[in-house]
Amino acid sequence: MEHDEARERLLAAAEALYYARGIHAVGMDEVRDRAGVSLARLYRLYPSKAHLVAGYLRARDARWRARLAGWVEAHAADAGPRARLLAVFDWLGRWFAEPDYRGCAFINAWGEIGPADDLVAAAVREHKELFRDYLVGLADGLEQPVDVAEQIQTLAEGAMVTSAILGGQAAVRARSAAEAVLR
Amino acid sequence: MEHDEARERLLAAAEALYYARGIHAVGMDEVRDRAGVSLARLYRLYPSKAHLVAGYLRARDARWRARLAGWVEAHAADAGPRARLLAVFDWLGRWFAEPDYRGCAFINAWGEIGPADDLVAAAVREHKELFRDYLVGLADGLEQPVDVAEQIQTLAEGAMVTSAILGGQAAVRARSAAEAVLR
DNA sequence: CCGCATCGAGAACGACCGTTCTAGGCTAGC
DNA sequence: GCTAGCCTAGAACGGTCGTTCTCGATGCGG
Repeated sequence: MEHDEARERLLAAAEALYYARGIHAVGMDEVRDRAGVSLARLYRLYPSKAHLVAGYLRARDARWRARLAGWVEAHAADAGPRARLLAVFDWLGRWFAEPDYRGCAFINAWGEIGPADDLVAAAVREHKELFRDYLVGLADGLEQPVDVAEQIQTLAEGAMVTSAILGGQAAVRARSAAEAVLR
Repeated sequence: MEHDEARERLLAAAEALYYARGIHAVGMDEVRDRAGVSLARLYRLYPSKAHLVAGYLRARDARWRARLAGWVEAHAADAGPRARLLAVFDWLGRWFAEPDYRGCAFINAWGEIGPADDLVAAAVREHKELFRDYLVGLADGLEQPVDVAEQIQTLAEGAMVTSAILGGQAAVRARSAAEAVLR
């Protein structure tokens, strides 16, 4: 087995288990079993659980933002900034409706570990900053793109939380609020 | 020591420790030490850690909503629904600026435990529902109080998350967005 | 003053977790 | 074919956590 293949298998296993059940509820043995990788190799690739968790978060960040950007590209590529930003909430609605939706992995990780571990905290902060930067890019052309993007982000984060805890049509409500912000 | 006094001391200790450091990072022994209560009595009052956590969340919910309502009462009592709802964000800004602000205890608890424990999940959901109901009450007089209140809640939840992870003036941005929603 | 029930302090227990170690097997070069 | 080096599976270790147990102290009725 190649080193990169083992790394991919570990990240896939970590993502499936950590996102579904939480980080502290999943032990290293379980990740190793699912990935089919020896414990020694796991610790050679990720010298501690914090490293593995940070790797999981970074991998998920990349895939999450790629999925979001792909959707917006496909549905509002040549639209104006307002339509592009509203498309974000359409994608959120589809995400929330997935059967294995468990909220935002980064908000959850923050709640579990928070600033107690620097590696994990940095990965969470980076993800939220990159999300913000992406929204700022979508807002390009508006009068105050940064302010608008940060308000849109606040709505998106709130929708993720509300949808996870209370369910319901959180994305639709957030989209309505976003329309007001963008008017 | 009275039973009720022991209960109060336990809840105060649990709140201080759990909110500051997270739930799974604080053991029962530490709660017992800070509360000055015997372990036997702790388990007589709360037959498991989940019960204690749920008790902590319910106590915090009551105090949190009372503080919020007190502020709104004091600063926008006889104002209209728009001013009352905006006052919520002024209070959030003051809360976020407290030195020991660690985000929303309920969002954090959801991220840590989530639906894995029914007692905790129910306490979290109930808090968010009560917050929603309070906002619906503040929105009384608007055309669509429920829709507006839920959009305001989305902004508030997003502000709590963003403020905890990224810092900055999340409450101010959320307030600006709320002004747009309420226009 | 004695017997009894209650209670508190902390030891003890079993489970689990992150991490390291060990023993055995496979591979490759000579 | 043999040996040296790497890999794996899984045992082992130290620590921690939630929970229970032990045991001695204390208060009280007779």
